[in-house]
Order: sequence, then structure tokens, then C-alpha cells
Amino acid sequence: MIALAGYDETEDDPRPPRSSEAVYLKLKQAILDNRYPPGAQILESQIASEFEASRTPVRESFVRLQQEGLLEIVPRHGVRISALSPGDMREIYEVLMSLEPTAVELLVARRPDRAELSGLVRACDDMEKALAGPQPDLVAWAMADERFHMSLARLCGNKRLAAMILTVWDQAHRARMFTLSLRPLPLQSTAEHRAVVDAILAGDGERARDLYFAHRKRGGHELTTIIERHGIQRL
Amino acid sequence: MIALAGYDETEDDPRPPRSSEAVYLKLKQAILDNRYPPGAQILESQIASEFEASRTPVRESFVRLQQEGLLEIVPRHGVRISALSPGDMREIYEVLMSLEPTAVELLVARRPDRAELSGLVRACDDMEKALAGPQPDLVAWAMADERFHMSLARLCGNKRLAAMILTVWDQAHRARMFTLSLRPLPLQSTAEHRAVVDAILAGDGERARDLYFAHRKRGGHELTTIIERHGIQRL
DNA sequence: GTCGGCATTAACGCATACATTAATGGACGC
DNA sequence: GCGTCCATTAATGTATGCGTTAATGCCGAC
Repeated sequence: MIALAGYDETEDDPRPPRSSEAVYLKLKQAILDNRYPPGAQILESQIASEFEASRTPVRESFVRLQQEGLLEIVPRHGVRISALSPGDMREIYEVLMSLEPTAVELLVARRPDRAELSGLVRACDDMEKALAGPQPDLVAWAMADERFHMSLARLCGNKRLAAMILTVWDQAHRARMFTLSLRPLPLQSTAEHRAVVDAILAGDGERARDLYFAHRKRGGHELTTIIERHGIQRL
Repeated sequence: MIALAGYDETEDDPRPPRSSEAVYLKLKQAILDNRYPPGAQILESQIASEFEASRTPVRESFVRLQQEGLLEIVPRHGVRISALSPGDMREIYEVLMSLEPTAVELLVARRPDRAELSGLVRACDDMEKALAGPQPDLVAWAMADERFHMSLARLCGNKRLAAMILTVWDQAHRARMFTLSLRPLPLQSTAEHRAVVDAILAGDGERARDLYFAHRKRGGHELTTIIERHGIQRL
């Protein structure tokens, strides 16, 4: 199970747990984990009974998840889990090609010290470790890759920018996991991450931006190619 | 009153009007029109009685508007209308400097014909008209400016990108309207729009992107300067 | 006089009841 | 036999009630 995006909160909440929040988190995780297949129609009452809550918090979760693009509310017919078309994937990667290089540029402008980037370095280490053995652990690699990109988004110092990146990453999450075994071993990808970190540490914003853009473009192209070659229409 | 963003739907809805949708639209418009001042605390029941609906659709609207960044749900204390700090304005313009040039680049890549760009040209005409007379109509100019940018976002062919641009424009809407009378006459700005349209028609994606980036950067810088000079802390 | 604790109350979070709508199936007529 | 219309029903959209929380104000003690 991939850790949920956007949650690095260390403070434990002294307030009573809200049911609507719990439903939201669990439902989101279930969608990301592909426990509800894309295109599936779900009823409010079904989720309500599955999560042992009433329809009210379920509806609230539906609204939030619709805005995040993970499902679509069909009036009078519950919700439909979003299924990504090749066109959607193109959209997502166009957005990421715009936002992620900006994020890394902003991060460099902030002149982060080594300690701030330790999360990125650890993610790189984990990516390498995952591919090192005789049996590469692709899921572990994907988790570390995701950690790298999400950490970088959060480090950029622009909350809105970070939130947008995380949102579209979540949208693409299932597609990435699905195509994981169809793509070549991401050895080059891992090296590219290191190069980005080096450029950040060197304070070279332009190089970091260009490297990150190339990395994102290559990744997007790779995924698009796989989708086309396999004739995948929805995922 | 500025037209609500994201609504150019021509089809009239044959479905029965939903109260929650009406509340959402009216409340959003009220916030954009500054009828609820930034920082204001509002109760669910207050909105419910004002809009003659029950608390349920009001809560649903709150959730949607929170995700759009127009208000913040304070648990057990209703909502607080978002107030933008100078830092927020910086964030918004960083996002726009990233997304808007990408949008115009995508638009050029689509090779639009003159007819598709008629909305942009009309917006330029209206901007010029608004500034032409002896008494420049700044509100009319701002409306046309907003129309230009929103049309361009929608024309780019990437729904996600467009939605993100519209969202942050809405967030900045009040601040823009507020500072309208504090800035110099936007004569240069209007000319810059024309240049972007010309570059699009010429099929020169790189020039269009650079022009749009420069335009956005100048606009953001102008607004930031005004905010600093006047020591504005929240708007 | 001031500070702390308790009671009162107002508002929310959730559950549930009610109204509305759209779909499904059966029956009737052609 | 087939098509259409109506009734039934299931699920949503909205309203409302109930329990809980937190804030406010009062009272008593120090």
C-alpha cells in the first residue's frame, strides 16, 4: 500500500476524530489502491454501510474526491470511479511538465541546506536499493519515486503549487502502478533523480529545472508509449 | 458584477435545479463580489437562512469552496472567508507564471484558426474601448482582461490545466479588483495581449509563451509592488 | 478584587426521516 | 406478439432532529 499523499503531519490531533474525515481518507486510499475498479458505479448507501457511517459524511467525501478528480458524481446515480483515457494521461503529464520544473526552480531559489534535502536523498537511496537485488522490487521503487516527487513539491515553498502537483499525481497513481511491470527497469530514471538533487545542492536553478523537465518529459513519454502500444483505453 | 468563471455552457439544463448547486453558485459569487469581507466568520445557519435552504446543501457548498481556496472550514465554528496575504499573492502568481505560458504554448500547438480566437480578439477590443474614453472604465477593463485570460485557458485543450488556472484566478479576483484603482492605467497590458494573439496566429509557440510569461510576470510584479507600497496585509 | 470552575447555550457533526426522481417490470390494448 | 403506459421501488437530494463540543458568563472562593 502506497502512503497517502499530503500527509506528513507529525502533530497528533487532540480533537475528536471526525467520521467524515475518516471516510474520506479510507475511500481515497481504496480508490488509489484500485480496490474499486475505474469506471465502477458506487452507491452512497454501499459506501456508508462498508465504512459504518451514515450517508452524510459519505456525501461530503464524494464532493471532496470529485474535486480531486478521483471520482465523478452522477446526479441521482451515485458516483463513478474515474477512469483515465490516454487523453487524460496526456493532460496530466502536460500539467506536471509545467509545474514540477517550476517547483524545483523555486526550491533552488530558497537555497536549501543538505538537511532539508535529506528526504530526497533517502528516496534516491531507496530507489536504488529497490532495483539492486536480483529480484527488483518495482513496487518499492514506485513508492520511493513517488516520495521523491511529492517531497520535492512540498519543499518548493508554494503550498498551492504543491497541492496541484499532488492532486494530479494521485490521479495518475493507478495508471503508474498498472504500467509498472510493462516498462523497462527504471535505472535511468533513478540516476536522473540524483542529478536533480546535485543541481539543487549546487544552487543551479536553471540546470535543476532543465533536468527535472527532461526527466518528467521522458517519464511521460514512456508511459504514453506503453499505453499506446498496449492499446489501453481506460485505466 | 464579474461573470462567474468557468461557465460558458450554452445548453440549458433539463434536469431539475438542485438547491446545493444554486447555493454554491450564489455563495461563490457573493465571495467574489466581496459581499462577505475577507476574514469574516460565517455560520452555516446564517447562509442557510439567507439563501433559504437547509444546512445540508450549505455544508456541501462549503466543502467545494474550501477546495477552491475561497474559504476555510473551521471545525465547530463555521467558515472563514479566505484573506490573501502578500505571500499568498506570491504563490498565486508563481502558479500562473508556470501554467499560463504552458497554456498558450499548447494552444499554439493546436494550430487554432481565426474563428477560434475571436473571443480573445473581442476581449482585446473591449479592453481598449474601456480605456479609450476620457473617463477610463477600469471595471470594464478588468472584466475584459479576465475574459481574455480565462478564454485562453479554456482554449488550450487541457481541461485540468484550465481548471487550475481558473481556480487561482478566482482566488486572486478580489485582490485584483481592489488594487485596480491603485495601479497605473493598464495601457501596456492591453498591448501585450494583442501581441500574444498575433504570436498565436503566427503559429510561433515560443514567442507566444515568452510574451505571455513576460506579461504575467509584469502584472504580478505590479500587483506585488502596490501591495507592498500600501502595506496591505490581508485582502 | 481577581481568578478559577461550573453551568448554560449556541453551533456543529452526524444520523435519519421525508420528498423527489428515474428506472424497471408488468399489464393492458392494439 | 409487441409496444406503450402506469405502478412500484430504489436511490438520491434535502430537511431536520439529536448528541457533542466549545465558548461565554456567572458565582464562589481565595
